Amino acid sequence: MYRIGELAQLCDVKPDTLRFYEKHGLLAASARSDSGYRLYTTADFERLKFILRAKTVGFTLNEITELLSIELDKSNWACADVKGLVDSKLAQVEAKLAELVRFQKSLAQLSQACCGGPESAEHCSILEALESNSATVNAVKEPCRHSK
Amino acid sequence: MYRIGELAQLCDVKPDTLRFYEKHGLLAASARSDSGYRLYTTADFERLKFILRAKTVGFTLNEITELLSIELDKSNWACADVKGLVDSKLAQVEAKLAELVRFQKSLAQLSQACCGGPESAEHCSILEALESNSATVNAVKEPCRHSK
DNA sequence: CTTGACCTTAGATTAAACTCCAAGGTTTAT
DNA sequence: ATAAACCTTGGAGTTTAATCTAAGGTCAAG
Repeated sequence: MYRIGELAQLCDVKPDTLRFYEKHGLLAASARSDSGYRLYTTADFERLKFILRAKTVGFTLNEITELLSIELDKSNWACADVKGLVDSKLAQVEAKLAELVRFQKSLAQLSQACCGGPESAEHCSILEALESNSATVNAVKEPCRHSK
Repeated sequence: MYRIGELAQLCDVKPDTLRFYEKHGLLAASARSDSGYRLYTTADFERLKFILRAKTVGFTLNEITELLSIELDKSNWACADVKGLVDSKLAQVEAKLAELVRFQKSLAQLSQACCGGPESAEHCSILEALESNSATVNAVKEPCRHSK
């Protein structure tokens, strides 16, 4: 049996995080000591590791709650259900990825167009792109024009 | 002069959003009518478009506040300052992108390993990967073994 | 027998960007 | 003159995943 601080240290999380997981139904200590301290079993430890692994692949705590309820009652769920969760997460991740790629391209273009020098920003092509219509944000025409 | 609902409609945002921007110092109406209605000028409209464009390239409202303060006082800032903001945003976006690519790879591998069929999840390779050590989450070995 | 490290609870706070609500005043059209 | 559509304010709620605080109880060592 581990006390909260022990389990936390084993898994590199804080005791607060474990209390938070308990409050949100992800992981409750299997027992309490006479004085009310949480006592965690090896099974609790495994459950925590499941949670942390699911986090490393991008699931939110709510999604992990669903995964855990399947995990505890596997025979009443189909592979299709589990794969469905993974695939819908994958779709979410890919949507976010597409957005970030758009950001990345726009920012890279803005960055390239700007001289980045100590000259006044009065003719900064980044600011000019943000001032003009949004097509221009994605296709900066001219570098900063600093009169010599 | 536009009333809040007019400007909102022009820029495809909600009046609430404009009030929110005002409260957070991004955009205040230049005037008020006798009865207290917000009245926005063409300059306000341009400022709003600046904000919305900056959002499309990934800046947060706090970052946009910085950009706006430079925009209003260009001559006291250098291109280097502006490019610095863009480059640091770009670095953030790329870091997040790298994380999402890791998620995407792990999820795609999990998805591939699972048969996705109507069989019981008792031998689901996704759940098995989450139960075992994290190295395995990133390299699922076996497809779901459903005994025939 | 007291110090320090640990544990308990409930509740507040953080970041981000809105969105919604209530209770009321204004404008416009019929 | 009244209904519909619009506006005002302040404040609460949403989402995510903790993190922090206060006020206090417990345990092991010296």
